Amino acid sequence: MTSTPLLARPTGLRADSARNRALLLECARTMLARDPANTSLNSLAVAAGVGVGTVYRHFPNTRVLLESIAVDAFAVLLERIRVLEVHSGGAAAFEEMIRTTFELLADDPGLAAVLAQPDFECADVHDIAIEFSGLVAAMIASARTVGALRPSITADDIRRLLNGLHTATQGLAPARRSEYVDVLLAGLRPPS
Amino acid sequence: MTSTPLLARPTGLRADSARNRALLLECARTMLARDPANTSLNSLAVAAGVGVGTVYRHFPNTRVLLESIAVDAFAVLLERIRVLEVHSGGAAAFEEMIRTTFELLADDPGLAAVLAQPDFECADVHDIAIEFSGLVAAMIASARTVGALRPSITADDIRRLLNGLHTATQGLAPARRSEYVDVLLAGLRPPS
DNA sequence: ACCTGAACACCGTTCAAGT
DNA sequence: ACCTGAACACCGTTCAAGT
Repeated sequence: MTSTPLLARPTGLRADSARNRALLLECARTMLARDPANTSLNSLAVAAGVGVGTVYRHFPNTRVLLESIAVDAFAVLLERIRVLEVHSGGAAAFEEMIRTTFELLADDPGLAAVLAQPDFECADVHDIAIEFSGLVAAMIASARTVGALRPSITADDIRRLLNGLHTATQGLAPARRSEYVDVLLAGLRPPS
Repeated sequence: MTSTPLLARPTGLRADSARNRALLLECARTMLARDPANTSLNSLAVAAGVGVGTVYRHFPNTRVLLESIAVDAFAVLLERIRVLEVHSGGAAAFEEMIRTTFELLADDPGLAAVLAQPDFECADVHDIAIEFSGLVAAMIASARTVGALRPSITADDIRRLLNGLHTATQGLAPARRSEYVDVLLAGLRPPS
């Protein structure tokens, strides 16, 4: 009874299955970009020209679809954060982490969903999330040591605040958005 | 052709209509408190024991229902802000306004919806919103004069930030929530 | 293995028919 | 003037039947 774990990026699919999967993901991305409100699993099936059951075979629910869309961006984000931790110092790395995450967040609708609710359906996304929050925790600790961060802030607080900032800046011009990040970063420094 | 405007709190209803309205609002409040995800206009009709059409007669869509639920809390909020502006000074009044709004926001699901999207269906809620944002703008101006606020912040920014903070603190203990407000307030002060 | 599409429960919304 | 409930389009989800 070796039950295969749910993966955002599964391997060893039959050729037609893999083709359908890729087609569905591409359709979903364009639909989410065009009209996110009307992006349903049923309408996705129609748009892709496959049966509803095929959509549900690949993505048992909307959450899995979003995680599958997000996994690439999430992996990129993780890699950038890793680089930051090595190259920059404590406080600077932390700030760059916030900015980078926020920027990728605004570009990927799946990533926003992933960050909004930390209960992951796909094993690989879960793994990335664990490693991500570990890195964030390390950056927090290091920034705190330098006295550049409020002592009570945790990695989950950062996740929540980034998510909140994302909803706050919905539909705002990029230039204006970066100012909101400035507000957050200033607020995170320890009170004098 | 004097078309009656849509009101969150209409007057001159027939006795049975007014009774139904009150019943629906009470049912909706308890349903939203118990299980917000499953609070639909159809299930509200069932819970209240009236036809679906009756619900739609009183509340043409979910937004109107939420505004109708929010109008009382919104009026209370407006009154408190008015008092603040008179009694406190510029910077203090601004900070108290943020705290007060945020607290009422957490207690009223309707108010959160109202703040999330500033396109109002009910005339009276619209009026309150206009006056509210006017007062906020005045407080902003006054706090800015004292040098206690970032110059670029507008009343709409405050609305967005409060909304974002609300989603960020979803499901958090009240004590922890107030710390998020501290972060926001610190971030809103002008960078040194 | 994988795909199809009918089917069911549910939701938002409308409207003819009633009092 | 207001209420009722059938009805329609849509969405999430399941599953028997096919290849």
